[in-house]
Amino acid sequence: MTEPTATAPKPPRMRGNRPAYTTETLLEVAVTVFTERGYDRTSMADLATAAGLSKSSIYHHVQGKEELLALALDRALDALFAVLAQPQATTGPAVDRLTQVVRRTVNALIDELPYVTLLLRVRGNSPTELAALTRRRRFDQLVATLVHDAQQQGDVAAEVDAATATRLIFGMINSLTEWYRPGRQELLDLPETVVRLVRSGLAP
Amino acid sequence: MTEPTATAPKPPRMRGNRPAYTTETLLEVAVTVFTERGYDRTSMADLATAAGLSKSSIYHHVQGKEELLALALDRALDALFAVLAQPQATTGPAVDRLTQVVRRTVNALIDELPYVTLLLRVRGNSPTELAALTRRRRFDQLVATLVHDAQQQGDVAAEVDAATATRLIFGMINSLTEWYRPGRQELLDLPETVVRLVRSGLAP
DNA sequence: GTCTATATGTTGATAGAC
DNA sequence: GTCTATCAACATATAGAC
Repeated sequence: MTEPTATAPKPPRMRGNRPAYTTETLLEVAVTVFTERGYDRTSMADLATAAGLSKSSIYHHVQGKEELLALALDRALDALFAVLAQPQATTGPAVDRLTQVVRRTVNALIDELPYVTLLLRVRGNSPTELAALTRRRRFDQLVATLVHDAQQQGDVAAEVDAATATRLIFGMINSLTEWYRPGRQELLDLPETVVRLVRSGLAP
Repeated sequence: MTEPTATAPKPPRMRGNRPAYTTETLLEVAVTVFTERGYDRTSMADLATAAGLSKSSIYHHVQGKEELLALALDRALDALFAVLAQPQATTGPAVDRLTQVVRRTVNALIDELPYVTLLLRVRGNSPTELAALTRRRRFDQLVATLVHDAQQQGDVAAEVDAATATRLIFGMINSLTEWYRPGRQELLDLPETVVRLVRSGLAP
């Protein structure tokens, strides 16, 4: 698209025949390291080592450490809002839509694990983190509305506070980032287990 | 006890008539700051400012920043294990014991909020943190046994994996540290709400 | 696009006076 | 028990050569 010629655009290659980094591929490395070591504990030197680059080369792709964080948090939040935007989340009884949202959120969390993990560890210590928390709160509010609607329709216990139940349910879902590791729990059908616990708890 | 005389032992007072710090009172300040700013982001200068002390005075009470963390984590874990040690957790049908453990864990978490919050944010980045995580895992395992027993007795759905259900339930409970603030949700009877969700989910 | 070298600030911790 | 003064180590970020 950018080249009107017939030849395929050759990505530039560095020493050792390694393709040069793009912001996207660098982000992938950064998020992994951030999630493993924690954002605060990760120095630009750590990132450089993990990427096989020098510190200053990283500054060619991003303005600084915090921009990498911002990019990662946006990606996680985009994945969450995509769950609410899907057709199944907008039609039918509220309790069914809620079930779909729970199921798909678990899947989104598994698909974008390192990004969402990072998002859930953010505590609002910078404008970047505060913006992410605000956007995340908006997501929670939309789901709380769903719980509330399901209550009005008699499909969810009227005894519980909708906002509290939403927080507890997402506490449950989000805890996946604490213990889920790809290739370990695949046999358990986690989305269905979570849906079951949300809808009927441990009851036989 | 330490003084056989009739005069009450006078705690030493510093300028401004402030009582001198003990390790315990200093810990209280430290944990609050750790929880607010995050352990990593908190510098000894931050602690000193919050305590109204100089940096080096803190080193009179503890060996360093990490010892404050270790003391705080031990306190949180002691509170959790106290829940399992109580009589109601050792007799009767497993499902009833589990319910008691859930209820009391929520209460312990509320009572020792800053300490438990700190514990739940620890990721194992130092020997101190690793030791805390190991002890915490032991707690989880004991509860998982309870879930498993309740399953055997037919009081918990056999379809769910006991270890997974335990993780999800504690994910729910532990999420309290993310949003519970004293003096805000007291009217909701959180322990009962959590017990209800654990036992029967959102079902009416 | 990547490098080496370096500027500039902050960190956890210590020494020694009062 | 608390202070002031000081340190080496490490942090983020920049400058300029290739």
